Amino acid sequence: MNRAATINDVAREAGVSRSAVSKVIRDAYGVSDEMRARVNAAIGRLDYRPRVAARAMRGVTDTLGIELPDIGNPFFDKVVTGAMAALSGTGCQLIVAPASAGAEEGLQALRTLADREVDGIVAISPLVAPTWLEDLSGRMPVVMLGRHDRSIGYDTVTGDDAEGTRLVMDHLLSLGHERIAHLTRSEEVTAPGSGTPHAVRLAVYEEHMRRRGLTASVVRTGRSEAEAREAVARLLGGPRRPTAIFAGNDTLALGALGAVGDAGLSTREISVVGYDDVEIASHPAISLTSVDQAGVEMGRRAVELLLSRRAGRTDAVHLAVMPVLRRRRSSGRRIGGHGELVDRSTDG
Amino acid sequence: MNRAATINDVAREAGVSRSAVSKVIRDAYGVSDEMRARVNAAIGRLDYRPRVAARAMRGVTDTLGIELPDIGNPFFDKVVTGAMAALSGTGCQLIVAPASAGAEEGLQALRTLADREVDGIVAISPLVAPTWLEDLSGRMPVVMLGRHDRSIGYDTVTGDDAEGTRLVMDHLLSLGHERIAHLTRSEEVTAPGSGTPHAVRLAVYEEHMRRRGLTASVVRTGRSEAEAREAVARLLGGPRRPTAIFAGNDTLALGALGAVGDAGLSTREISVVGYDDVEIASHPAISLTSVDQAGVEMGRRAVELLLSRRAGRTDAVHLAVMPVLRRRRSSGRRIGGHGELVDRSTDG
DNA sequence: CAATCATTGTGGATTGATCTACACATTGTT
DNA sequence: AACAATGTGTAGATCAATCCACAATGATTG
Repeated sequence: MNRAATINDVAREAGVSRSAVSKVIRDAYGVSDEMRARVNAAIGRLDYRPRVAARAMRGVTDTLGIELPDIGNPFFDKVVTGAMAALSGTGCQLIVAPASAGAEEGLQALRTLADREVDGIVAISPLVAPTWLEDLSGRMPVVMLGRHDRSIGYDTVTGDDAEGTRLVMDHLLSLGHERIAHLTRSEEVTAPGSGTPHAVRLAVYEEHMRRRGLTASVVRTGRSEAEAREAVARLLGGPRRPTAIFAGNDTLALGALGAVGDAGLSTREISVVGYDDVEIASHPAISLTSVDQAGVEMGRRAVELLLSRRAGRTDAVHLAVMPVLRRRRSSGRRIGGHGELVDRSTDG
Repeated sequence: MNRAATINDVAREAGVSRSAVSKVIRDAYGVSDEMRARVNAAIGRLDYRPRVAARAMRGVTDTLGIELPDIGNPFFDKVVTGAMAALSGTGCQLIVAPASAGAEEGLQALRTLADREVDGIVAISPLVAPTWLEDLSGRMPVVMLGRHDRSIGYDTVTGDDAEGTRLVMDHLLSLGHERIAHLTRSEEVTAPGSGTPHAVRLAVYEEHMRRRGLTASVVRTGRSEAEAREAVARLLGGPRRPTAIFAGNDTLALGALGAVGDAGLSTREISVVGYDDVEIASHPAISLTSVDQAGVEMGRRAVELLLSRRAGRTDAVHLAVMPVLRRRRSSGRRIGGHGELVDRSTDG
């Protein structure tokens, strides 16, 4: 493999010193207009690009990294889109590290970014230990996105999951639903006190059900639509079929929609509400009611926090973005009902 | 910001030389078991990780990069998934560079990867000049994914788009359709001879129509579902409404499905066929007939080609993956029809 | 006119890991 | 016993950029 031009080649071509070239490309103080022109001309002739690795040796990479727990979940596209928008214009580049499926989850991806000494990391995986992130944030700015920790070492950007869940529950309850099932991820991802979005949504769901004297019904599944579909199929085949399903995110909700269809039912009989408002949710063939937690905005804010850290900020900032409920055809007034009133009296 | 432990710290901690530590972490020849144990213990105590930047200075990063033209298109998730699968187990890490929207398209993202001296690049953006890629491939292995160039400098992995398009056209023609519109991207993306997937699909579509004596109808749009939806809405509102739409990819097909619904029609009246077989295509509420071009397989193959280049291969390899048509409910036998026979006689 | 200062360019040290060359010890062969 | 072969560890150069200290120059000022 050939080697690319180096700063030395440029210096020779322009007939000046390395240091002079370095000043020009960094736009540093102490360069005459004539020098700048000469060096830039040489850079153009040689098609020179500074090597990030060599810069990293001196402590800067002009790179931010985003770690994604699940490349297949379109919510994360929104976050990346927002992050890129916030970076356009700054000389900073963005790299994405997708987590490979497995026990390590996002840890491996975060290490990929840390090993490359990026100037800042947006972490999304819910399962990475706060202490680990705290350690990491001692070496480079970190923003945890989604999870409700309150570290002094790193910043967070979250949706207001309690408010989002309240929007969903108010919506379903006001439509007359009482048998509302909650479709969520494994116990690991919803561990009480972990502060993951799914943990908060589950806790607030249970609280709302309890306050109304209703029986909570929690269905666990993996992260994929297919797994959600199977889980909901079992739910619909069992006793005490719900009239509404609140899914922890839109991928799970799509699985629920599939299972409802498979069972020969429609969302007229069983309302389905999701979370994230991914793009496909608004498609007329899907028309999924969902909580829009402004993923693009979250990505943008996360990057802004990293940039402000780089500019010198040291105190931790914790932002919450307000969610909005997008009402669509997948949720409607309860029809039918099989002895709910009787059940209610025995429940409460 | 604190600095992480270096190889010098490990050497001091273990009471040996830098070189010895280097040998251990590279698993190089000339290390005794006792030395290995001592060094590994020190590495564990200090939580040491080698800095990729310092390694890059010597020519290796143990990193592959994928450039993605559109993070919102779920087809590319498949490619990334396949790439990650091929890399698991090897010590190599993967980073993703998403292209920011704009004129430069993927160029900027490819530069992001090149600047970081990755050990190999999977390029997907259709608009990057072959000569530019050729130059790049002189410095590091490159695989172009999707586009049908035949460079001697870099490898390619493509779907057989001619075969895929033939599958679609045979399918639609055998269902009795004659007014088949093709929904595709801008002229830039389908430039004849450019070898982009969209260019091949368009050319083969036109050839099939011509051979049958049918009038080709090409509708141009942007890359987003929303733009496709508007374009198809205009098509459906105009004269000579088609009975079938062949979309250049599933994102466009989803837009077409939306427009069909908006117009008060269903896929019983207007068949829609897509390309890529993204995950949502198989959802019962969508049930989109689509060409599965095995994106996971393509990603896996691309990475394997990069690894074999790194292992010393120098001759270019060009792979084609066979597509399969997934027939679903969005395509069916032509019903109705408004004077096709008359039109056909005047056309051919 | 000497002293001070700002401007512009240069040399050399520095960063962390790798790699070559070599030193030294041990083992095996004749 | 002499010598080769092998195994194990170390010193120092190297990679490409940055950054500090300083030199050379010209402008300004008491």
